[in-house]
Amino acid sequence: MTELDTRSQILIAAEERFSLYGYNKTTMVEIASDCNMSAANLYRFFDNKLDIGAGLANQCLAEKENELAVIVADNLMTSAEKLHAFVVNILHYTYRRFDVAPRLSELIEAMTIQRPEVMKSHRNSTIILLRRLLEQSVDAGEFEFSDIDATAEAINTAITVFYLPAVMPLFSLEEFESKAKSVCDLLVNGLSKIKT
Amino acid sequence: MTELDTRSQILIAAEERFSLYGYNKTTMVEIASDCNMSAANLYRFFDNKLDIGAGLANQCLAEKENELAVIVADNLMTSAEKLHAFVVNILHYTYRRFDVAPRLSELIEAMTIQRPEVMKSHRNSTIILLRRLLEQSVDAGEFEFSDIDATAEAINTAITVFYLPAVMPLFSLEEFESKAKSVCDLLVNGLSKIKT
DNA sequence: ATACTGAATATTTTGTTGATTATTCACTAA
DNA sequence: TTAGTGAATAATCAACAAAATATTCAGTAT
Repeated sequence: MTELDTRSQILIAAEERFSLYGYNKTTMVEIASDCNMSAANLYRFFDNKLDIGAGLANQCLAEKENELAVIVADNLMTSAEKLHAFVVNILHYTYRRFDVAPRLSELIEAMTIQRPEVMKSHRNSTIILLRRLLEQSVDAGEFEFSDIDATAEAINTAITVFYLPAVMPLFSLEEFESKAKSVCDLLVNGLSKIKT
Repeated sequence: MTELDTRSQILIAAEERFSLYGYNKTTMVEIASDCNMSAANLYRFFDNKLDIGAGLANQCLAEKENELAVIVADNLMTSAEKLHAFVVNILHYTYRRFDVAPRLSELIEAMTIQRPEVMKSHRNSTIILLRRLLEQSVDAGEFEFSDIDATAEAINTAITVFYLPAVMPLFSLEEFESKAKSVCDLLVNGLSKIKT
């Protein structure tokens, strides 16, 4: 078995455990024995448990980014609709994580605290996607703005609430959806060439 | 001494203790002895320690609301400037709480978790202030929008990041100030009659 | 060398117990 | 009746030991 295979075998075992029992309750010995190896051997492929978690988190977040990329790439929606779909997608992901999938949430939480770069990089990817959405909106003659990077950043900042699981208990999903709608409307109003 | 006097005497003692040693480290016996009474007697005026905290938190948050009200009432700034000052004020308050005044922060944190109504009510007051700001902007012929309540809500949602101490460690104050600026610009753009 | 292990060590978590603190209550003083 | 208390009880916290777990390392097999 090649080194790469072993790495991904470990990641697969870890994913199974993490999503079933959570990051904290999963031990290195368990992951190792799922792979029919000793715990010590895991350290030949990953520096530590946190790195296994980071590998997995990157995978999860990449999937999320892909969903967002699909929305951005869509060519039936208007830019306004895309932005709204974008925000709602983020909201639903966050809500689900706090509500129905708290196990995987534990992993993200551990990363937020102990591997902030993982989240930073996801944040960056998201901003790049927003930037692409903005580019396309200009091409389509729908939005206009002066500084595309500042604008993408600002949109991301304005929708940060929808990223935060900690805020989810404060309102129902319906309430959040309505908030997402009205924030998007406000943003779109500021971005649109023609005011509605 | 009237009942009201005793109540406020207790609150004053509690404020002193809470801001010096924090909510958790302050005991009922300490507050009581500062007031030259027994701990048991505190319970004739407050149902429990949390209620003393809530009384104080309400006071703190009311002060913050007053600062915001001053900004809204100002008649030298444009509406755009007011909105920006409003957001920056919130940001600075939040940043200070996490950075230099963690003692009082402890109280707010306890309230957020154990007395969410206190924070909800502050949120409401803030939205009412935003609503007033919007009203005035219409009178001044600066902003226009369809639904004032939805708009006030949406603005509040878009600036929620700046309320959250938990997010503060992620960026420097300067970075947050720049974010506040660009979010405000974006919002103002959407609200203004004349696009900039 | 490469892939791996068992056993040793270091770090974290868990569990327990005593001490502190919040809260209640039966009672006293004016 | 109103303002208050001390003592009892209940809930929470802190400290420390024990157990579990992560990580390292010296060594084995191929």
